[in-house]
Amino acid sequence: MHKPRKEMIAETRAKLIAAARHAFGTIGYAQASMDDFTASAGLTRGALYHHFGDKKGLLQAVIAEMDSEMAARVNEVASRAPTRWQHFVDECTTYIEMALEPEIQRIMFRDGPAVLGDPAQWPNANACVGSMTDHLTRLQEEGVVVPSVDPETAARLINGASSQAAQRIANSSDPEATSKTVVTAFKQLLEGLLNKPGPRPD
Amino acid sequence: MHKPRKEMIAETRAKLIAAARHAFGTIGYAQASMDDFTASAGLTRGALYHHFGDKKGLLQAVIAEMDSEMAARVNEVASRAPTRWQHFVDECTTYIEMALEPEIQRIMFRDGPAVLGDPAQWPNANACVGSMTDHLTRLQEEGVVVPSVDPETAARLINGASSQAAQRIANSSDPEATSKTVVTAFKQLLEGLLNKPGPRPD
DNA sequence: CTACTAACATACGCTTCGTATGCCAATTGA
DNA sequence: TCAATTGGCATACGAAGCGTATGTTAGTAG
Repeated sequence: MHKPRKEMIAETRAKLIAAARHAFGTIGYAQASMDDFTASAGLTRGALYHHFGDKKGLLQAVIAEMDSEMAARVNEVASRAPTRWQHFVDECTTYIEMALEPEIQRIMFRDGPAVLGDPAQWPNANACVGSMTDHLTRLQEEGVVVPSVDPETAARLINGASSQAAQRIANSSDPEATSKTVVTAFKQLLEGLLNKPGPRPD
Repeated sequence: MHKPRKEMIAETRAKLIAAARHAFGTIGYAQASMDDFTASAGLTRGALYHHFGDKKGLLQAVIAEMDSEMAARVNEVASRAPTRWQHFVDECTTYIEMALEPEIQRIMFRDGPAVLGDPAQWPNANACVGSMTDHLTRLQEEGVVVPSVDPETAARLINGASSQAAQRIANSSDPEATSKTVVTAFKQLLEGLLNKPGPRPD
């Protein structure tokens, strides 16, 4: 008795995604040979084209998987914070920490945008920004954040700053020290969103 | 009587860079066939490999050219501004405006990083950030900007936010309206750098 | 039990890149 | 002025890599 059909298929898809994710994350999308990484999964390009259409389709699947993982991690960490503003700040710093990982940096911030275009237009990959937008909206309603900014816009801008922050830390010769410097500057920028600069909630 | 040798060579290089810049900026680096765009310049890949080593080398040359152009434009616009802080803000908004152009967006912010890695590590392409860093340093000395942030770090973070800002505007269905929303949020973030939030110099 | 469908593999042609080689014009030195 | 040499650029060739078209096999439905 063999395994059920559905399971075999899901397993094949998962193996392809995992192999591609590893190849994309290490040598990069353009340098990753489909023949090579499908073979490393014990398959051929035939399976890839059947399930994902083409190389870009597989990249989309990889990105969707990584995005949901990232969103889960962000929500998990940020859920324990005293104030909502702190919650939001934790969300951002967690995002920066994740962006330090080479695989995420390469696939989500480098090759992904180059191959698929503006991340804001990706179908299943905006969970993190969505979460940040929600928190900013709440903070605005509570009067913590200035009412003049559009939450999603602010979330996107912060996202861009975060990715630069991560790159700066990742490429530093002294990541520990650089991390402190970068996070300090980053938090200072965030304070521009606060309504009253006097009593900060930290 | 022919033109001097040196001129012919410089012309060849310029034609290759121009053709590549157009191809990279429209269809993208990966899709740009070296045979095609060298032919459009009346040359072959032989000239390309002779002058630039490989496709990446040509991209580097294109980026160096664009970077110096961008720096010149930024300095030109920002040089007329009443206060130094305004000067800095103008620099940023000019940067965003430039980032709206598809060619700049594609080459400098998408394909460039994907092919050549972290822009902060590029040899001849940091003029804009350098200028912003200088102004932040001055502003800090004058007490306008909080002393706790590292100028170059702040400049990089703002750079990241700027690129996101431009993308958001560029991909909007109503660029005019989106532009206002985005610039508002962007300026708000910048105010996080100000020392005293009460008397703003605008 | 038969026929059909879906999951994959194999095979082929096309495009593209990089290198090796060749040619020609321009400079150099006498 | 005339070799000799250098350097700018084209041509030719081989090696990948991608996408498609075509099998082949194993489940599945009637």
